[in-house]
Amino acid sequence: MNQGMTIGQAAKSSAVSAKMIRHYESIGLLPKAQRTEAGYRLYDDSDVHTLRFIQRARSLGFPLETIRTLLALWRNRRRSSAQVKELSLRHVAELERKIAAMQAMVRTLKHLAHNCHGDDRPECPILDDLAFSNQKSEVRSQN
Amino acid sequence: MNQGMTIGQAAKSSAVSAKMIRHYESIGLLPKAQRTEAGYRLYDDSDVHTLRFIQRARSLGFPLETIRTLLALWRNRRRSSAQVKELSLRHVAELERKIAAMQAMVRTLKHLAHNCHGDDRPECPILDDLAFSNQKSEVRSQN
DNA sequence: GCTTGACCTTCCCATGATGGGAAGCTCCAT
DNA sequence: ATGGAGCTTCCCATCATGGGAAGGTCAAGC
Repeated sequence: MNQGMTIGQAAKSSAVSAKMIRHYESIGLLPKAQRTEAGYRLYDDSDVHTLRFIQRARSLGFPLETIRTLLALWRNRRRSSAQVKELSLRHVAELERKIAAMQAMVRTLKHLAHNCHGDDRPECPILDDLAFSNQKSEVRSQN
Repeated sequence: MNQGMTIGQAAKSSAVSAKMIRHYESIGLLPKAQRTEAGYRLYDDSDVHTLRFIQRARSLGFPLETIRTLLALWRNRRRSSAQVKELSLRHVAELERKIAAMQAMVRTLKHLAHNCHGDDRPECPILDDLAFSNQKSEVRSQN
């Protein structure tokens, strides 16, 4: 399966679905694939290498637009590692921002749930919070 | 502004954009608003209360479909607090799942960035990881 | 040679929550 | 009466991904 595999084989080799490979091509993240006479896309090891790069970057949460830049840097022998590091640390900051936001939600929810009996009765501090969130309460001061 | 405010006023009172209020109505999260003869939507304090409930639930990260259920429970005098608590704790679990995934990304990225000089030279462990993620490395064993 | 099934193609639609913006109508103050 | 703010509906975009239809291709087995 070295030279000239179909999209299905490239998908298996790279852990990127055929659907996504086509999509990446359509948005110009990948160059247009070669085609057989019948119109089937053909991929070689170099293409699979690129796909794995994208797959790994996605698994680290990089958005496709950032991956576009990372790919360009990867291919550019005159890149500076500072650019790559900068992109990565910006991404880390973004992840940490989202993590912090979700942790705040978790903290509040756990607090509310802790005070909720969770039995057959209707009284529920969680609903009370949702219903009166505009008013002051100890719970809300958590955020 | 007690009875019969327009969507713009309801939006300000609830911190839910007019756009979203219309959207919530369109997906049946809110009942169809009353209308003036000219077709303008009209809202009262009760509607604003519901909107604030939704806004608060959204700020805690609940998806709209869960909020639909929470609203029904809120209105149901015969609810059990156990149902509410259950929904909340499921949501907490989901949040924690996402947090853990992002934390793993952050850990890996920080490790890679730590080993990257971040200077004018092209050598970059971050790109190396992305390019060879299919092979074994110390870094990858973090995940 | 022909059928069958797996694989490929393109195209459209859906997700989830939100916003932008156009075209056109309404309301109120000047 | 005019202007501007605010309302209406409708369409499109985001972001990454998948589902599925309709139709073409290829290889294996009969």
